[in-house]
Amino acid sequence: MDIASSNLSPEQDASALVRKLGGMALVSEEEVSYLEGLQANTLVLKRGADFMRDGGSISAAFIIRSGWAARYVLTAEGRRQILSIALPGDVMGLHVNFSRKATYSAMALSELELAVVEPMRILEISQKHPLIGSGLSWFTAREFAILGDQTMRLGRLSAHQRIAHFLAEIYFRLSFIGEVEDDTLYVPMRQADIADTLGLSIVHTNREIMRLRRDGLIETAGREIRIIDINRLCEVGNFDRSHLGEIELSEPLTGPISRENR
Amino acid sequence: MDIASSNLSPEQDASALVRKLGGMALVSEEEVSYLEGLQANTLVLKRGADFMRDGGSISAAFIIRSGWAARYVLTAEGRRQILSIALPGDVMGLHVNFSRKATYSAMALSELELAVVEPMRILEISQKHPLIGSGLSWFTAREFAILGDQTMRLGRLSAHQRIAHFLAEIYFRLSFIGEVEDDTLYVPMRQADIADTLGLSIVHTNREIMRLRRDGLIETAGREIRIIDINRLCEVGNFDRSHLGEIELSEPLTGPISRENR
DNA sequence: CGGCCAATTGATTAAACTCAATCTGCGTGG
DNA sequence: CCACGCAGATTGAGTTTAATCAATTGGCCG
Repeated sequence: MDIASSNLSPEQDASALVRKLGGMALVSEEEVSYLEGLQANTLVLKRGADFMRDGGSISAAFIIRSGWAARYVLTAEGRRQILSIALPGDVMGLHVNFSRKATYSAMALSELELAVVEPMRILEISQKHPLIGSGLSWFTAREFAILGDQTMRLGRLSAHQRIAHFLAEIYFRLSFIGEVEDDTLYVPMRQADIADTLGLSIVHTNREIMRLRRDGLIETAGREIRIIDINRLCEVGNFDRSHLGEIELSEPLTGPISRENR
Repeated sequence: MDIASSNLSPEQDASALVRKLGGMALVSEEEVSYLEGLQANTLVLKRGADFMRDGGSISAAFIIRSGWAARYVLTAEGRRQILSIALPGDVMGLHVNFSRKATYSAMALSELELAVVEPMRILEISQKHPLIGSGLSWFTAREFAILGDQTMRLGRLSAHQRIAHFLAEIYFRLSFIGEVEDDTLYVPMRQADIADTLGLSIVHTNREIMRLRRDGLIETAGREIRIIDINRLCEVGNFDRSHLGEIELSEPLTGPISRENR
């Protein structure tokens, strides 16, 4: 696999993980360098490559450095359901120490740069850097909220609403890690991937995306999607911003996450 | 609320939580008494009562002592989607320390006995009893797997398959805590609750349940459901037993969960 | 017995799927 | 530089699944 040219995400000084954690609580320089060190061992995958297999043993946790990934399962009939999308800064397999077998597969939705983290190091984190450990727990809670939203989407929203809701989610998650510019998102997913995320057929997904375009909610150009009216998109899709915890993020959490000095 | 006569679960010596953890790893007597002490502060709710509100602040974690509960969300149109079902021994709100606001509501699906646990005590657990702390982490991983299954069910299974899959899940989860006798389950959910769990209308849910009966897969009598052919049910519903971790449970997990002596 | 909740049934409509082409942009080999 | 091939997007037509609306039935309790 060629490691060169992974210009999928705006390469800034800090890794996506640091940007994400930094948005949630104050992180010291020492913690930053610890986090960067954690991501030393990297792996680059091509779009379509699997890196976790449902039923297989889990050997490591993965931090997304750049690109998009998907957790998914296959039905006996061979239909794919994408459970959730992992974006830069997300961590997959935090439960590596507590569960022998993976309960889902994972694949790259774009060229993907992963940091591979030894299970033992995950256990260390809470010992050495409680704040970061709390951050990871917060990630877990957030993942749970995202998966809950996904469930609501599939169970009780129409195709039209599902797509609006999904795009709103992606919009806010990308915003949070600084990957939205001028309301425009780079979305590497194909319509087939979106269909498998939203439990729809490709044809119907296509028709409903076109409707969002006709209705002036979004605009597409190649792999880019411009969100013309995020408020209307949230309204159409019934999107609840508070589930992603946007509001709380400016102020650090109290309790175990708070920090006395600095 | 009357506390008497909560004969929803077979009252044994050990609480459901202890039975569940005991099925996963060896638990010492000291740990058992700690776990029982944790559940000292109880609360009894009537069917239909809410005890967590989407968007509200989370004040405590809850351990289900007996009865069934549901996590759910409401859409703007007022439609309900049940995200997952909590059975005796399950813990809700473990993320209480890491997330300010609840991202779902919770309600009693039957008469429900809850233990109310202070957030601070949740933090203590891993300190005082690492094995139990690991158990809770395992619970989290399992919840995640269950919610993943729910997502697959809603996204890629037909109504018929969804119901079969759901019943299979309930069957194994109840078996695990010793609440299945003679392949018969006490299911307090109404068809309306099942519909809201599986993203279906009540009418269609009813028709497909009747089909499972006609096909000889299940039998119902009042609130009891007898699973006539669990293998066929799993087959029809595409149910993957390994996601609940049944297989690993007889042997204690290695790593942080393992125990040297006793 | 009346009333209510829940389950069941019938008839019709609507949403989404499937099958089958066609179109389009893009990269590649000649 | 262009024809070809391919992946992905789009369109059309017909079918299926599940939703909706509207009763009706059955059991249980006061």
